[in-house]
Amino acid sequence: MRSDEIIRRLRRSGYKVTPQRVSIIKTLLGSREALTPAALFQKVRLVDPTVGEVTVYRTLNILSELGLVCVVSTAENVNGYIVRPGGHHDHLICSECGKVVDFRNCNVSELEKRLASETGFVIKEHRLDLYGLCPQCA
Amino acid sequence: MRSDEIIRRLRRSGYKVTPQRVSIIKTLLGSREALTPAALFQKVRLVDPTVGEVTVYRTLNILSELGLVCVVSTAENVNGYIVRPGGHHDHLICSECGKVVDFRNCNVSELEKRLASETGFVIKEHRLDLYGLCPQCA
DNA sequence: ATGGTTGCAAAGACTTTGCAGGAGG
DNA sequence: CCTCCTGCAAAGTCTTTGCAACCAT
Repeated sequence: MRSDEIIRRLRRSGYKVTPQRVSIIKTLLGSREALTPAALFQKVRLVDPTVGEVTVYRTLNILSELGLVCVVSTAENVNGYIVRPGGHHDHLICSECGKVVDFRNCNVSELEKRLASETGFVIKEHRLDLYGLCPQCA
Repeated sequence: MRSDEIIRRLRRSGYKVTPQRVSIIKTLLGSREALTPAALFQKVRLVDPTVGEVTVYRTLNILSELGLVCVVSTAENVNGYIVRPGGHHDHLICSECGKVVDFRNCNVSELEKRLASETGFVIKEHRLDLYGLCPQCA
């Protein structure tokens, strides 16, 4: 998802488009990994020092309510936020150096079908993270 | 995973097996959904009123450190805990109510092989989260 | 103009830590 | 027995809320 799409959705839902919100959205989009509110605040602050931590929280809550962002659990039992992926969101992550490679063609549609019939869930999207060692670290 | 396995792992790691810890572990195992620390505390308390909330937190931290339990994000942006399924870490998550179902047989080993040869990564584990609507919310 | 927004400070919620008494191995 | 564990209370974090000034529309 691109920042202008998110901004349009905001405006369409009756929220005002302030420079602080734009900075927060762009920073979130610019990060590959999930950001905690505190981490996002620090990153935003480098670009736009007018943004306060409270506004980060408030903006994340709005984006979350609109379904534009989703919440994941980070390693330290803290909630992290990422922009909700368009189709999917599949990563190959090196446990040693932290490098992240994106890939498509994850081919879990068959699995999705099977689980849908077993559990009754309507499956809309997914996220697959594979962990291992990259060629340099192996 | 069964409670006696978890208890054995605890003892083997040098932790003592107290009735409070046993109650907490059994309650966590008895719940199909992820429990927040507060929810787990309430459930445990019904079975064993000697368990304090602080002990719930401490036990969850130990289980998490040993990798016996994993953390998921619940609907209200609060961390929930579930016992980690055997090998991997696969979830089916309702975007509406936040319910989490874990499953096995995710069958990504073929994909892992293909990616390994394409990227040179040595793949060790993975995490697959599927998002959708549960039968109640659909 | 005007209603939503912002930063600040304070309050509220969640989680961890210090301590004295108690229990597991 | 000795060490780790427990509950309680207090401290420490994380997140939300009240308020006056401010800005997008």
